[in-house]
Amino acid sequence: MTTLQKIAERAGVSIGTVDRVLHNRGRVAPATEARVRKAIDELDYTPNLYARNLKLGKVYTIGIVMPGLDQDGGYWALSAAGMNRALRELAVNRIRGRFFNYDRYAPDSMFEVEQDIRNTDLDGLLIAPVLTDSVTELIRRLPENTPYIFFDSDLPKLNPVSVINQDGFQSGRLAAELMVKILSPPGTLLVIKTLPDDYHISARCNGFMNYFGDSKKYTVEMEEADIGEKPGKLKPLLETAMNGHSGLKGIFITNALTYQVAKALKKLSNESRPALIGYDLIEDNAVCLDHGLIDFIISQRPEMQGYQGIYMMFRHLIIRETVERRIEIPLDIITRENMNTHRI
Amino acid sequence: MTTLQKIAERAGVSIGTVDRVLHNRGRVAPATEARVRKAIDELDYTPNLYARNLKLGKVYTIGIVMPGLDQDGGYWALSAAGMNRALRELAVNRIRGRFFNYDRYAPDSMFEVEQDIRNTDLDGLLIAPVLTDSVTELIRRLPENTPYIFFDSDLPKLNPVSVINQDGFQSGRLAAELMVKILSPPGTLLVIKTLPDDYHISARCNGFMNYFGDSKKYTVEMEEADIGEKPGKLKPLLETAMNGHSGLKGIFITNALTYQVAKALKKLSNESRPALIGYDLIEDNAVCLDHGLIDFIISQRPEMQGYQGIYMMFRHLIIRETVERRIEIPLDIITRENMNTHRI
DNA sequence: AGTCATTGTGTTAACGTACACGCAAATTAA
DNA sequence: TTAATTTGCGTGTACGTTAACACAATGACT
Repeated sequence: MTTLQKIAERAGVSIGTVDRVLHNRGRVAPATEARVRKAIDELDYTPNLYARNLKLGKVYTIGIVMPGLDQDGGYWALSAAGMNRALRELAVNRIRGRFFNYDRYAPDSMFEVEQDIRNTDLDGLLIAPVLTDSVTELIRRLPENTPYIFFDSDLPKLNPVSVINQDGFQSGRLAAELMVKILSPPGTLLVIKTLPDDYHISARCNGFMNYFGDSKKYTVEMEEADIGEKPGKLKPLLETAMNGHSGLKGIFITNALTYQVAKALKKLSNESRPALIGYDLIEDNAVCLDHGLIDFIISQRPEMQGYQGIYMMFRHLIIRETVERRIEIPLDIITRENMNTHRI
Repeated sequence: MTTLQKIAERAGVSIGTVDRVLHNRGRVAPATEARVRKAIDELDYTPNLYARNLKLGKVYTIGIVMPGLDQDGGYWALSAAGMNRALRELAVNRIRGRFFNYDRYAPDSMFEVEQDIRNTDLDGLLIAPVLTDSVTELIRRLPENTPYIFFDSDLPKLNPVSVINQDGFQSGRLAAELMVKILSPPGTLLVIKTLPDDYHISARCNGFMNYFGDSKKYTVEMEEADIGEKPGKLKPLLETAMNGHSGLKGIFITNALTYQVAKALKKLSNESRPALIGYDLIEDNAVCLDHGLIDFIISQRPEMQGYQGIYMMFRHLIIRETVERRIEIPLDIITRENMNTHRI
């Protein structure tokens, strides 16, 4: 084990000087500094994590910026659960978490969040940048060198320590593949592009369309729908779709509100009901899966995203490791028979 | 932050006495001990991990006991990859791993492993107890109080710190559900019960059969086959199956050697080829998935099992946390479109 | 009664790092 | 030339825990 003492001996100086070199605190003659750096390299020094943190005795606080836990059918509560689990495990390392929730359907709600963050002493931020513009602004006004990690989505123009998310395009392709596996042509497939539109949702639609390419086995149609705020709009859309096409075989819903479509189609017989594939294993979707109203749910392991996010920030702040720049979350396929093994 | 010093003050003793109480080292008068324990409770003491490990300066070695990394089509290499990732992350915590590989088709190979283990100073063991009897014997002869964690499978009669595995029965039900989703009755389904038989394999078969219950929509048949050692046996079995039944619609293979069945059926046309569902995303199975020769692979996240196993042992040994007694690994469904997101 | 072991308690020196402080020597300012 | 400042380097203490050690008081044997 290489220590400051050993480096000091090799360089013929005291450990105080080595320390000044390591922390770039100046007050070292150039020649001496060179000797010390050489010794550091040769001895392959890694600071002792335990000694450092014992000395520093600091409590680190991670700010968590994400939509309210009740939004999107409880989807965000799943991420939060993973974060809390990680925070419990890391309590011995003097890590704390502090939640700042915004309203993902009200960009203005970020003002208040920004005030709260400004009044708190945070060592790092874990952010779900769902409100693209507001979050970009928030980050721009952050104190210099505040590290931040994105989860759930990405803002490509910024420079986070790491990004944890899923390939939306590929998830669309996966949904298409599953449709093809359980149906037989010919027929019509409907994509419900949920609003408000964002990068994520578009990628899912594009992936689904891309899977079929030029194939004419199925007719694929796309409709936009604001399921979140006014579910009333959904009924006429579905009625038109059911009547308009002779054979509507399947519907792909591009966000967590899949269960609303399932409920709207509940009264149909099993034979005439189109196949349903959507996203995220929230409670309402789980119930529909169990009742056979939804065929597949694609999940992005929100619990694991939260857990990993906290752990990465820990490794970055305390261990001072170089963490992976990007974590790609696997595409999970959920059905009735495996859904319980995917819940916490 | 509660320290030994504060407890000592409150109990009116020195920190030496507090330390003796905390570590049950005796030499403390009963009345004093009671006072100290009271103070500890009242102040809600948590030892400072950094101070402890700085003082101890110990390097912990975890012994990893599992089949050779080339066995079962490279399945075990996936677990090992997860372990190595965890060991890299935990290097700053002075954790080391040491692999002991046995031949899962040769129980005698455990003799040598046991000798090696006896000659190594290990702080804990991470074990894949595939060879039921040999592993039981190994554990019985271990030094008293050596902690061990099982992964991949379980030995219900022993008392590990934790068990990381998957519900085999439920995975069988899942396979059945997927068959039903992609096929249409009537027809025959064949279960290939791979040898050597063990608890795991049986549970998978039972789950598959259980899903159909008394339903007569499909005819479900079961055949035993020693695919591992003599793949030659497979051909006649499949030929009999294909000829014997008018409509063989699907085959369920209960271990990682699914690709051998896929290759044997390669020459058949897409229409006449039965659906194939099997286990574990090893390289050969991935290739078959990609070529459309296998429909679904059920995976048990071997990489994550290895990663978690090392982390749990770390938390048990170094952090001295109470770890979860059982970790249930989710049932992952793998297809062509999501297989790459499930690889490391 | 005297020796010797046992019991109960306090004291202290590490572990490696961070950082304040002290103090010469060199440099600058007056 | 002298005082004041800056530069360069070493010393020392503290962080909280562990475990060896010291030492008195008690109890058990000759």
